[in-house]
Amino acid sequence: MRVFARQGFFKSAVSQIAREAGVADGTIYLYFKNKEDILVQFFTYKTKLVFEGFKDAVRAGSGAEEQLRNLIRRHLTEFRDDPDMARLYQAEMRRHSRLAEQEIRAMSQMYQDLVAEIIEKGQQEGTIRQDLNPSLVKRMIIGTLDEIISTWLHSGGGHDLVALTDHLVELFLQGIGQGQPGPAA
Amino acid sequence: MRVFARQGFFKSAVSQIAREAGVADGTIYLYFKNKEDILVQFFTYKTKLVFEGFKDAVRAGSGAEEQLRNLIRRHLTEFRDDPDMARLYQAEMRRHSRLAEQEIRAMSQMYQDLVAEIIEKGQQEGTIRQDLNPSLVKRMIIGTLDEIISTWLHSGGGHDLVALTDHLVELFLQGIGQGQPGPAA
Amino acid sequence: MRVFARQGFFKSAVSQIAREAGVADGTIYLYFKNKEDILVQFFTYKTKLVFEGFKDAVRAGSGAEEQLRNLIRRHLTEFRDDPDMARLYQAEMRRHSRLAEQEIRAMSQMYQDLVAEIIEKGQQEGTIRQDLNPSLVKRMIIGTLDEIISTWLHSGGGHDLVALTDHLVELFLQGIGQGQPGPAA
Amino acid sequence: MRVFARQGFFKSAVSQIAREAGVADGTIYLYFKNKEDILVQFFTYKTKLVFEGFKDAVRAGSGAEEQLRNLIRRHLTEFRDDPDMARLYQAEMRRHSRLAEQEIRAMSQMYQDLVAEIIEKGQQEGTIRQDLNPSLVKRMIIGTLDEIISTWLHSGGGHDLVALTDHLVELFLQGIGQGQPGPAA
DNA sequence: GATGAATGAGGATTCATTCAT
DNA sequence: AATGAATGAATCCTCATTCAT
Repeated sequence: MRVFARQGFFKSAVSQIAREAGVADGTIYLYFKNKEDILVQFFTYKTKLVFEGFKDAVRAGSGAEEQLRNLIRRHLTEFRDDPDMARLYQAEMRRHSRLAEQEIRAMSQMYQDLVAEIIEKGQQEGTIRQDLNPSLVKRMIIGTLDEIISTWLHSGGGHDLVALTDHLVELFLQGIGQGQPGPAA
Repeated sequence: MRVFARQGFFKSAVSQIAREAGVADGTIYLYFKNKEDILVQFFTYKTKLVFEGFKDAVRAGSGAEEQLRNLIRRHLTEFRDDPDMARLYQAEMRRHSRLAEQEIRAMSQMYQDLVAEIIEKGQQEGTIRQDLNPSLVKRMIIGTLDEIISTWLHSGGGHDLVALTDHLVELFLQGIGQGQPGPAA
Repeated sequence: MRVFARQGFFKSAVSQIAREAGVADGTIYLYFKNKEDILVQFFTYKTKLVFEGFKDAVRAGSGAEEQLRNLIRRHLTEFRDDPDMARLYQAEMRRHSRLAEQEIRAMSQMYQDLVAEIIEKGQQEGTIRQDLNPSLVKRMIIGTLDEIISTWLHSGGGHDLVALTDHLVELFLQGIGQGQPGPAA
Repeated sequence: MRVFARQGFFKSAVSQIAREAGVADGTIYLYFKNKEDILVQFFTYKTKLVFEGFKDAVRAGSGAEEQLRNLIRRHLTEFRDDPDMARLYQAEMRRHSRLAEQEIRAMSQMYQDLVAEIIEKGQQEGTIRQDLNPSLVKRMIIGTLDEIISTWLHSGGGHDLVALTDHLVELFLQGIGQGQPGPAA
């Protein structure tokens, strides 16, 4: 992963990966079908781990807002603590959609379920609006976080990623408008 | 671009591009320094065009909300009408950051300037909150749109991308919270 | 020639030569059959010139020793004054023997005739030994001069090439032996 | 080497070399950095071998004349027995001076040292003149031999190269002059 | 006669993958 | 199970040469 993350999938040689792993080139093929499979297996494995964490974080919150905050904090923390993975998700995930398609769909669905869970809870509490499209909200959250992580990676990891959590929660909840909530245009 | 968009940069052979363009392989190299330069020149050229359109769209709006709506509609329209470009932006832009770095920065800055312009106007009108970080708002908007376009591309362009405009404007302005506007979190 | 001399035949592009000559690429082919022909025509032309000079130099000498000295001085002068030609002769002549074969044979023969002329004269004068193989002597002279020019070129043209003339004449005439001339081993 | 010798460096394709060697194209690159490295490694390896032989030959002689004769005979024998190497030295050595520079210098120096050794010995014996420039003598010997080998190669290896040894030794020792030895010119 | 854009064959090099050990 | 030498298909790029203008 280190190799893929730093050089990109296509510029990485299998022999580099083998060297980094301390095994012979041929050994790779005892555990992976081919080069692409290395990436796919990683995504399958890592995604599961990460999402368990996301779920735990959400479940650990009592109110919708706290859940959202937990999810976002966890999301940012996870990527901050593993920049190689961050880079892989940003750069390689989209390209290898053909092969990793199933993984992506599953992951996307999991995220959406989490968001739906939060929204539902918030609607029950009365803290979240009724007229929301969970899928759209999910895409807003995930897209925003992705973009923020991307910027952070490009900046060389300068600022504190996790510190943005509260600003983001606030932005998502309140929006940018100064107006009375209610029926919009 | 068609070739790059459908196969990805690394899986595309220069001779494929030449064939698609109806010229000989060598002819490519009369106009492009190397394979990567084809992509870079395209980004340079296309980005300029697209951003002129974005600017016009924003300037055509009278109020901040209308401007935001115009920007988003234009953004979605542009990518819907040129799915090849959309795919390229989604899949290749991030990876070739080294070479296209300047372009990306310039583009990112332009977008941010547009958003800042809208925010400022809205703040003067009293329709946009005062306490906003323009860079964060920009990342939210661009990230959300990117994710939405990504989903749309992956779905095979099924639903109407541009029809999401109003929902997005509403979501950005109002947020997902059901609360009294004002200092939150 | 400048281009060939500095980069070598195979690393020189026809378009470079055209640029240096201030004409279009295609124009080259109005005057030369192909790339190799540029070299061949040059050798044909230049060799003739140079050998006329060699002949003149030899004829201008009255005794055999003076003739030899004149030949060598002229030879070294010619190459010192045109290092590009020198480099071409050293580096490209041997390789293109197939095509330039005729030229090389002619040139070699001319040189041999000059040397034979000198030897004959010296033998008549009694200053040159009788039992000499003119072809061998020619190869000694031309080989030595070539090697000396080669060394000079490699050294960056540091020392004065022509100043070696007298030492060489002396070396050729006297040999390195300290002995009584006559029947050797 | 066979391939390089027969076609020249630039006209030789790596795949030809691989075929001749009975391996796949890629295998070449497990042992050589690139095409040029094939030549350089050969020179490095072969030159060492050959010069060991030269040294042995010189050391095997007791008097200066015998040493000179041994050196020349060995030199001619070596090249006669390996015409491919001979062709390579004649045609490619000079051109690849950039890369093989170090080798050439080292070789040139070794040859010069050998010649200096012979001269010194002869001067002690009284068989070699005192006023000699070893570097010039070296260039005469090596240049003459090169030229003789060149002629031999061009003639298709017709006559017996090694048979020239005695004539050459005699020529070098006595010179072409019919005069009293001593200070000339 | 001169041009130079276009051509496309050719060749060096890389690297994922295999398989005998 | 592990190795790593060998493979050879794949591909970018160069450049001599042509020919319509």
